[in-house]
Amino acid sequence: MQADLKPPAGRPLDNRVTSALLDAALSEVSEHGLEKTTVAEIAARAHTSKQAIYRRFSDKTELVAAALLEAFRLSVPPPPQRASVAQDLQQCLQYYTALLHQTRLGPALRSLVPHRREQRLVAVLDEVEASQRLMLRQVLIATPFESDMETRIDLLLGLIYFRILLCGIDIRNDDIERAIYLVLGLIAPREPMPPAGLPGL
Amino acid sequence: MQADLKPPAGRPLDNRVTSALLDAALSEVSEHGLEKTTVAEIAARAHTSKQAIYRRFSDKTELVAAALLEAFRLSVPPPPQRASVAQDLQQCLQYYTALLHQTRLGPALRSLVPHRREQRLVAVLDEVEASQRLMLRQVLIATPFESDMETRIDLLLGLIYFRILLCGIDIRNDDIERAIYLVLGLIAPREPMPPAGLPGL
Amino acid sequence: MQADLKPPAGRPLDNRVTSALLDAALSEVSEHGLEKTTVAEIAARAHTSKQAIYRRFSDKTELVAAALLEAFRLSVPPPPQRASVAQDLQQCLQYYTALLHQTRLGPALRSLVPHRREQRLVAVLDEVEASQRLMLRQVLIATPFESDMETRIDLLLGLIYFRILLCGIDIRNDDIERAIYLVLGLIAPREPMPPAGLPGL
Amino acid sequence: MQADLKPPAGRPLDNRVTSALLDAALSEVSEHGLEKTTVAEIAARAHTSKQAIYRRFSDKTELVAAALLEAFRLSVPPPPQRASVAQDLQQCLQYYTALLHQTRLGPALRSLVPHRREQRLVAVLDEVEASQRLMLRQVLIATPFESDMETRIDLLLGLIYFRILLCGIDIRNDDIERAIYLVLGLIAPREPMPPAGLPGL
DNA sequence: TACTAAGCGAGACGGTACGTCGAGTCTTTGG
DNA sequence: CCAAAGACTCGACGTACCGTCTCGCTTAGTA
Repeated sequence: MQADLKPPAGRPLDNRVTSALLDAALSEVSEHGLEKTTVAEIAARAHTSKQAIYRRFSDKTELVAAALLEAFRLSVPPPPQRASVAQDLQQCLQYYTALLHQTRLGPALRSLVPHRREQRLVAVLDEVEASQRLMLRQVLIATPFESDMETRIDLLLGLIYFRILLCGIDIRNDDIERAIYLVLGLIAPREPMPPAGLPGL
Repeated sequence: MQADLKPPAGRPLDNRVTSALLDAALSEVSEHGLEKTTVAEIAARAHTSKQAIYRRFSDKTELVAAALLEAFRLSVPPPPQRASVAQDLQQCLQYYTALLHQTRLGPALRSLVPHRREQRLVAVLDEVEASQRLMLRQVLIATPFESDMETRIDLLLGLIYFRILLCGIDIRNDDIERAIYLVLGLIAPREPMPPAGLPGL
Repeated sequence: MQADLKPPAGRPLDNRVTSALLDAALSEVSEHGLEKTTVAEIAARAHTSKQAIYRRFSDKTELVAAALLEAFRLSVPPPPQRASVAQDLQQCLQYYTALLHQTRLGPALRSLVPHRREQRLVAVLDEVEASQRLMLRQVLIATPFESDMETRIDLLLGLIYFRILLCGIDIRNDDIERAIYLVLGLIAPREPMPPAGLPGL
Repeated sequence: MQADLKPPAGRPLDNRVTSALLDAALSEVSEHGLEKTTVAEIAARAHTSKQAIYRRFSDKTELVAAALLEAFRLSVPPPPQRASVAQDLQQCLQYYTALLHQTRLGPALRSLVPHRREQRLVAVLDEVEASQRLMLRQVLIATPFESDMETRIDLLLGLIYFRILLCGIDIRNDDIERAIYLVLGLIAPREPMPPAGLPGL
């Protein structure tokens, strides 16, 4: 009647090995890209063996997917302040920008964009995107900008992914700011910044 | 006194072979993805030999890059009508959408997005993007929307790349239309379509 | 205090694979010759892979050399009877003749004669020859024919190698017998022997 | 009504090119062995092109065969003095020894020994051997050593081929001398050489 | 405490694709 | 039509990586 009738006899998997593998996988993929990353190299970097990998993951793809998902889930975005839509968006997008730009997640994610035909990797990208979309919805919902909300989200997310993942170039904060003002249909705050700036909505 | 004193001795490369190779490479990559594409298979599909490939391209990556670039250059977008900015943008974006969606270029380009660390492939993506950006600039220049032009372009291109290349999902025409209206800061034409729609602006 | 403190970590080379490779190599070479023998074909015949070969031998040449040496070492000539020098020689030479003629060693050895500039193959031929020379010395030593022993051995070995390896033609037993009598300076048992043998010329 | 109705239209083959090819082939084969010799390299060495080769010879093997045969035919052995069988043999064998040892023929011939399964190369080796055998027969015929003549010839030729082609080692003159005495059934002239040297016996 | 099942690092296993090289043929330009 | 250069097809070479299997060992958790 129990779930775990099997205290699965024998030595259990060592969590330290698992963590080392996920970390090594993330580093390797973010440094060399998915294709040039070698299973043997990941194992070596984690000071373990290929067999330790295949005991945990069905193949290289699964390992990499797990490594990226793990890394993404560990990164918790700051909650919206609910003060100003523009400010909340700015904070949110800057957070994701930094995540893609300054951590190993950026190169790694970019590395597996073209493998959307691999079902296992789709799940990772989908989860990342869904999470970001959810966050943005929380910012926009119940505001005057709720109309065409999904299109606005597409535009903003698209900007980030496009510039960072595809073009691989930096996005400055004022790029984000300008894009937000455009997408929200506000008067863009040209330099000098109007002191009354960023009205509640 | 002449530049080409040397009609470079020996049998010249056969252009028919080169074309067949580029075409075969494009087909293979768009069907199976970059990784699962085999050099031998490309050669076979072009009814030639691996050696013919390596005489022209230093490796598989170079061949694929050339094939995609060739295909993109051969696709000439329709010139803007200069009637209405919104209409021109719509036409332009729909053209690129169709290019990515309905030709072999779409899957192929997506297939090499993650190889931006490969210098040879960067050139392809860069040229494609630069070409599109140029087209959009021609539409927006000398209009009221010239302010923040680059940001508007980023938003629109980002939308397309994001939805098609990364998410792999379709973009309907009204998605594009809505995005254009948002980015131009117009009043989106909600259903029913206002008769005065798409003012010249 | 022990020599082998290191049981060399990891899975050891499988001797069954090694044997299968040596056997397959010997067969292929003896059937098709060294040049027309394919590494892939050897691997296939041994029901294994090319990599298994290159894990053991640095290249095709090394594999073939090992295969021939192995085959030669496994063939043990019968010991001399020490009854009559002529009979012992006959038995010995007939043994080698049969070895070259009726086993896979013959075609195989012939196949690598011209590769004496390959250091690895020289070793094989040298060991074979040294072994035969040693055997013949054991027959001749401490007999009236010890004088000019090396020259006699050269003549007899030369005959076999010349006729079998180079000319590729058979040697009948009475050829051997006649040569032995000549080299030993005996009166060949001709039917009937001319009585007034060998005047000045 | 004529034999050669065809003054074979067009430009005739240039004999200087042919000679250069034969010479280059001989050099290359004697230096690198048959297998490591490249058709392109032969052509380059002869300052011509591969096509010039294939216009004259059906393939590499044929070219090499022709080169060796040419070289062998150009070397005319000195006629026997008919003074003493032993002396004549000595002169004859020394001549062949030198031919194999000090000219490009030696390495080249050795290089194609193992290709006896190639019909075209057999012809070369056969002609060489037949020529040598004929010479030796002329020495031995009509002498007391005519009995077992073929066996004696086999022994002497075998010695040379064995020592030079297979073992690749030198044969000193006294080796030859000793072998001749053994094969002729004479009393070998031990050092010190008896002043009356080489009596007809 | 001793047994036992399973994890551990290391590395060989069969397989597939890579990029290279040589053979023999074909196709240029230039006598 | 020859000569030189070099591209052509074909097939073998030796290498690299994948995912699996096997070695000798260590480490839980049960007996």
